[in-house]
Amino acid sequence: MLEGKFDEASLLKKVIDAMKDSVKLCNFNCTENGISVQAIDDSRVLLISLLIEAGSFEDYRCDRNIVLGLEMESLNKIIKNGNASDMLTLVAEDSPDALNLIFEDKRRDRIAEYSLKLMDIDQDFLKIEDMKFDAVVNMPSAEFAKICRDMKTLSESLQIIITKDSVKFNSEGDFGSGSVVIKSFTDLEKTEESVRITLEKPINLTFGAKYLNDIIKSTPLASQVTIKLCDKQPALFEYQLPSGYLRFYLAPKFEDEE
Amino acid sequence: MLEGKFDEASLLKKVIDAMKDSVKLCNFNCTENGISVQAIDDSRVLLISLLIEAGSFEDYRCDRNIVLGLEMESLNKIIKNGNASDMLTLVAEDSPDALNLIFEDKRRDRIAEYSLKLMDIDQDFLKIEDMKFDAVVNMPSAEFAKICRDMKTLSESLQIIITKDSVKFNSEGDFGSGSVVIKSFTDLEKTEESVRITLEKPINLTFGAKYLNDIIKSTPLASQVTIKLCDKQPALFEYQLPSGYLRFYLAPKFEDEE
DNA sequence: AGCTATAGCC
DNA sequence: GGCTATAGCT
Repeated sequence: MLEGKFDEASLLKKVIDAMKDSVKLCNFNCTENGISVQAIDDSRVLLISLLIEAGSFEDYRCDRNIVLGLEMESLNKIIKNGNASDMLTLVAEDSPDALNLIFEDKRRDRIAEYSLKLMDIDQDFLKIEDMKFDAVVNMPSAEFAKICRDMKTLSESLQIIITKDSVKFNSEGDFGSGSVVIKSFTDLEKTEESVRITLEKPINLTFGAKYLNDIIKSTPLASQVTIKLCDKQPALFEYQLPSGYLRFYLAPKFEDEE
Repeated sequence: MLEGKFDEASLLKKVIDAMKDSVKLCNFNCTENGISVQAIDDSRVLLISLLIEAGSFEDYRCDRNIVLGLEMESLNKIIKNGNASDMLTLVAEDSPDALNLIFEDKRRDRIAEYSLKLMDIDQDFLKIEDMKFDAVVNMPSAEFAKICRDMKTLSESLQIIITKDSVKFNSEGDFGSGSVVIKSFTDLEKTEESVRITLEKPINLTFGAKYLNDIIKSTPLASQVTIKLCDKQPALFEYQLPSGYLRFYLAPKFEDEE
């Protein structure tokens, strides 16, 4: 049996918001350590890895491993009904045919209870190898989101060039081009505004703007995003949860398709 | 001659907003006591009863009974033009071919005057019997609206089950089901947040979500809604005006059509 | 009242 | 699939 209680429904709300535009159906794997998802987006380009550790919950127990096959759009409908500040409890039997979601108003006697039918989703469990990266950028997630949105107006590709102490986002379009350069920056009072660049080798990679646009749906989850890159390898975009993460792996475009 | 002056145009604005999606054309009956409407919505399911008593006006006079056949969409266009805080005067001759609407800014000399052509609408005056009800629920109108919207994402039917001190709104859909339970609750400081349940017999009725969605357009009119129910009878949903009301009568679905 | 999210339209 | 119009939320 799974029973996980979030102090605030908003955490799961943001997670689903971040994933629902990339993937329609996916398996949520529940174990004693928490809930995890590995999925490939519907266009088969973006790899998504979610981990909500038990520590993200107010209370959490899961006696046996359970796989919950969820339709993201239906789940989203239900989650939107709950108030963001409601307590949210997820409940599933050991061999469930439904996931129960219980929203409780903290102030008074109002309980909303939903049951979502589960799907049998044929989806291999993806093993994601630990990778080594040549460059790591930590920056404000909202700033990264704005850069991606801005550059997308110019071109379908976004080039990321990292040198010793700066990151350049570059976009070459038909009617013009644009670039944004940000430098390492430490704000001791507002650490969430800082930019940190850790570099072993310079990086020059190009990504599909469309997929970055999906990735930045995660912005409300965390004030910072961590971008890890390595030449000719998928880049990792990571948003930290209070206890866990939401990660996206995106392969760069190769020269002949840029 | 009719001459009715609202201190604020917003009252009529909200009334028209609440009705315009249900009924395209309707007769406004003006008498010395005020203005009233009895209409059936375009799908012939929902009965609408409006009463704006003379007391809702700053000044009101109506020497003879006048019927104003109004096209709601045109009226709405005109009313949207006026500022919500403007004073609004309705003027009509004894045998009018138009309704005049005069908006006056309170602070400065700005007068907007509109004339709306009347329609000859063939519509029987409906006599609505006083009914006896087994259960009466008073609750915040915004909360009722949210429940109706939320449940509508799951199913086309909404079941209302009332027991001694709680109301359960229940919805059974294809991909899942949901319910919201609220209990009697008195907030002495914010009385508009209170929930009051008066019960003679338990209630279990099902309504078409589509019509409830029309009814909740009235939410801005009043902080509370009163729902009166009786087995196998149309339910009454009432929003109080400062002096008068907007009421909707909706027949429950019967078992064979649920 | 302004902003954001959604639903219908092109 | 993107955009525009509408409606809900802060």
